[in-house]
Amino acid sequence: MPELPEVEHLRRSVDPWLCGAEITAVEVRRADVVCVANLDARTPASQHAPTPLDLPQLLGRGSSVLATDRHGKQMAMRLSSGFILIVQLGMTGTLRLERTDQPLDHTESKHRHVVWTLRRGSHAAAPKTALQDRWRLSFRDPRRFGGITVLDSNEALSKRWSVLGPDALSVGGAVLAAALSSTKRPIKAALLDQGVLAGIGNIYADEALFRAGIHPLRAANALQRREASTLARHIRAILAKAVVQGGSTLRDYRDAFGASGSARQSHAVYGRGGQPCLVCEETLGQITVAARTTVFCPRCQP
DNA sequence: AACACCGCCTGAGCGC
DNA sequence: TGCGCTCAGGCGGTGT
Repeated sequence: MPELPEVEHLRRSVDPWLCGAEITAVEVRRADVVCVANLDARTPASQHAPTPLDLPQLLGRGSSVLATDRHGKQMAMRLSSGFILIVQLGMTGTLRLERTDQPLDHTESKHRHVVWTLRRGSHAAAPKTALQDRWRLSFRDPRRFGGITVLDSNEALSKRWSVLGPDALSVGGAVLAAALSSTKRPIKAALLDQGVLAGIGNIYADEALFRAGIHPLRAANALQRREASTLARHIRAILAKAVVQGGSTLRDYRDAFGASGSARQSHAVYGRGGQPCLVCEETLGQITVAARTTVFCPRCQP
């Protein structure tokens, strides 16, 4: 269950290998994980699609990667063609970097839906070791809740990200308070809404509320300014720590090189319903909020 | 307009 | 050992 930390950790690990690299080939094994936005509207009806879209070209074949970016759980790859690829990991998505001479494990390959072949460009930032001059980037997603979206411009990206709330990794108290003031839903539901705050999923919502001592059913717009600041501080701290640890929230999370997270994240409440609170030993309660399992301490989160 | 809820999809974990 | 069941949940679409 990748949340912001997994996405950011992944972005940081692939960025040096992607920036400046040329995409020599793109293999689309499952076209239905690719969404092409905005392009159809620009195509005159007379030219409309007896010819299927050239997905490999749209996904970067023949161009190079200029930069990577992220907002919330969405990662972007800016291409020299002007197209921008949005990578969403969904529940089970990952990116994997490998040498091209490394055989693809059959089981692993089963859910590789898009495979990019990359070559070191003249301005490549990647270290001159390990992967040599050619490498392969795979988007793997067994459950297919994630996907790749092709955007045709910076404007399209700005528009897409403008509907998201502020990025949770750097959200300040005042900004969070403002975002929460717009809804009377339970605070837990608001935190999960990417339009309110971008990047928080079920795990970190519960963990942040626990540390801030806020009950998950409190109305979002009823939080005191001070509580919003405390919550924002805990959100930033939890996420920043998890980014460094390699987004170890997922039991079998692997970074882009297949290495497991360095230190298993210890969760104070997530997945611990019915067990004693680590602070006060009260039995942790478990309820459903916004159709998500929610664990909290009745005593620490009044 | 704001919000609730459905359903997509597969692997892990469990009981029998 | 192995089968079948349940659960997990991000997010877009639809209903209230």
